Amino acid sequence: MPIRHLRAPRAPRADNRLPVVLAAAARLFAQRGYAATSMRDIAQAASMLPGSLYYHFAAKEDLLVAVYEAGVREIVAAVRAAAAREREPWARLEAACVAHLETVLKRADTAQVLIRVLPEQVPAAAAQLKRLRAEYEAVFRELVDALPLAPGSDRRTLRLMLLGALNWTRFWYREDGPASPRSIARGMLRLLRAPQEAGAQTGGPHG
Amino acid sequence: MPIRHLRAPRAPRADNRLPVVLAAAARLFAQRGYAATSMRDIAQAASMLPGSLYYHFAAKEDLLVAVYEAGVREIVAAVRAAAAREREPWARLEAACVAHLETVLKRADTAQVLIRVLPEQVPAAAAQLKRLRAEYEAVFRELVDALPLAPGSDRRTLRLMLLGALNWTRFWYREDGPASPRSIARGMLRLLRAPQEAGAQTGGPHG
DNA sequence: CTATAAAGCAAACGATCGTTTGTTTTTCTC
DNA sequence: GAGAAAAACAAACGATCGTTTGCTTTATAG
Repeated sequence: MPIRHLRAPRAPRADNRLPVVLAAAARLFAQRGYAATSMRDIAQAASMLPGSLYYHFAAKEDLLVAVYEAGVREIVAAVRAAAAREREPWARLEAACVAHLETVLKRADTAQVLIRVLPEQVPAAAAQLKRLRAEYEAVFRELVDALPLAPGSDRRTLRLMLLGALNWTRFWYREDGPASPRSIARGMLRLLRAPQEAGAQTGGPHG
Repeated sequence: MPIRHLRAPRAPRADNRLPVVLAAAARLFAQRGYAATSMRDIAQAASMLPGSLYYHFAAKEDLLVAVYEAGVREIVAAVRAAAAREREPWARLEAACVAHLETVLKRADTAQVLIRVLPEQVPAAAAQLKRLRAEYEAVFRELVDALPLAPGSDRRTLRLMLLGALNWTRFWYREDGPASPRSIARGMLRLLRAPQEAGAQTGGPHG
């Protein structure tokens, strides 16, 4: 008979409020950022007391890491699914970019945290956050590596440039503006494929 | 005789330490960000007491705005000077991008604050910070508008994509890495001019 | 030389932060 | 239904934050 009676771990309870906590934290982190969101804010949004959060997470940073992990799962799933619907490499990359922007610019709190809160803003968790980000960017590495480019092309710069441009949209994108996440992603891809002959199709004559 | 004796404003003193304060704040804001830098940190770096800072600035945000203004002056001057050395529009844009990256990725604390601290991180000063950023981005608008592109080309997306990609380099650039700020900027410009025939010149066969 | 304003010192205030500790309630297991 | 573990409550602690207030030092103008 094994020593089973020394510890009796039990499954989480049905009324576990951890999902509520994660959702509340994701929304606040996405809207206000990490530093500007207090544990008291999160607790209130989850209808709990501040101290109760520490039953689920030992520290504020751990809560952020948990949200980050969920965000990576969410956006990886969305981007992979979008790319899988296409066959041609450029079309696959475009679909991935569209999915990326739509996930990140619209109301997807959890995934939004990935570009709202940057690793270096939380030194204590920076290593973990960077690892999670890299996990996501690996998807784009695959897609860019599959592009039919001339031998010796600078795929690394292409990937970094594209991801940078996509992530930066957060600072100028307007929901009520003329360009949708889809049209923005397509416009960028068009510039990368054939900049010179990029004709008028997206927006008006001026920008 | 005008009423001159009622107020006798005097010029700043020769031992004014405001430049020291600005330099200290710039370095700390650039390295740690806004929220992670306390007024006490800045005071200590400037060899002053915390309260003394409030003789120069009414609030922490005002200190940030002052650093931002200096940063805009600095990077605008650097980019304009670089572009002025070239004649051809694409060469001018490339020179500007090189200057941008070199200013921002190397040890130019003041200008670095522009991409380290983002407007929304400081809601109380967001409006002013955005205005200052726009002032700088207007330089790139001029340069992009001067490019010889096909009629109806999406210059707006080109500009936003380029600035986004440049600003995002801060998150993956390594001083000890193989790519210099100059080579990064040139690599990006090459991709935008003729992506398909972008041959091997920047880095090795893998990235 | 003297007054005056610039600049900084010294010391604290109130607020908020992340977190801890001890206790209580609630669900699940046997 | 009794015991145990999960989960949350209740209340605070210590630290740090931006900032204020009153006083002192010091360079400068007349």
